[in-house]
Amino acid sequence: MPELPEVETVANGVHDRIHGRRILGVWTSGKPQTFKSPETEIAETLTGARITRVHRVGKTIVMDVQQGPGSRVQGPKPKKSQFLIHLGMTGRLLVSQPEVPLPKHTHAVLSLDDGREVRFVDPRRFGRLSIAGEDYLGPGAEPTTISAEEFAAVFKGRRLAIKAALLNQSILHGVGNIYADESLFRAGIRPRRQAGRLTRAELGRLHAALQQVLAHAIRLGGSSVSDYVDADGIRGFFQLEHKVYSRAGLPCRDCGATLRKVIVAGRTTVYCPVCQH
DNA sequence: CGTCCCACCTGATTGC
DNA sequence: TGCAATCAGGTGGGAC
Repeated sequence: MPELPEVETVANGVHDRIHGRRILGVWTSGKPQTFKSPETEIAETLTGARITRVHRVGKTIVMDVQQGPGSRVQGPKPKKSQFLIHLGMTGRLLVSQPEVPLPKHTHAVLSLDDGREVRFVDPRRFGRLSIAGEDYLGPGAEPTTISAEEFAAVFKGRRLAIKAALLNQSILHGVGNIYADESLFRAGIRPRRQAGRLTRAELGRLHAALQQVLAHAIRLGGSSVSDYVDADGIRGFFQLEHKVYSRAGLPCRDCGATLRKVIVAGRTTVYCPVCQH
């Protein structure tokens, strides 16, 4: 569930539920690859800290915390840190009452001062948890706010396929397989076209299409916040009308032609041979 | 450096 | 019904 709109929805939903709370205790699973920072550092940084904000940078959820009285990390002035949560393919960040049984594949639990728990659950373990000392900005540009001029500039001279460029987080951060395919369809551009050879007009269409599809998806995701945080998953999000994603072999919703499936950048890619050039 | 490819995991679905 | 093969919304490290 982890592209920009889903991550933003999760981050906003979790922020609304837990900002201002203090973390009393931290448990971690010990599965080494889940933790990019040592588990001891995560526990020491978070235990006793207050959660000031939860937001999104690219596909990463960023939890701002501030150590104060009662935290293990003490200093002359309150120390700010960030807990970074990358959901990978199957990661979920849940806010639960402690009596709700721990789901299988739970890798971290933060116990809050109101009794609730923040739980990180990730069956496939592609997700990653870490601590950042300073403001984490991540690689790549933010697609929801980038200007058309900057957007065109980041693809200049790039010889890789435009689909691969959209997926590359060090160019733009937050775009994944669904929104790459959906924005290319809406812009009428084939996924294998070389990024650096797109015309300025095509890049203008892609910029507009990507920002529209992300904004649309964020709106839909936002409407299902209470469902997925309390229960299990993001039910309702898939109501988004995908034009091509997961529709290979089906008729194009715009022209009726059979949608084609190819592999680009190692990922399943679907496009309309008539609408996209 | 830019680009490509595959390993990293579990679980749901498809196909024989 | 059972079991193996295939596929999945992501990334980072090594090869070229």
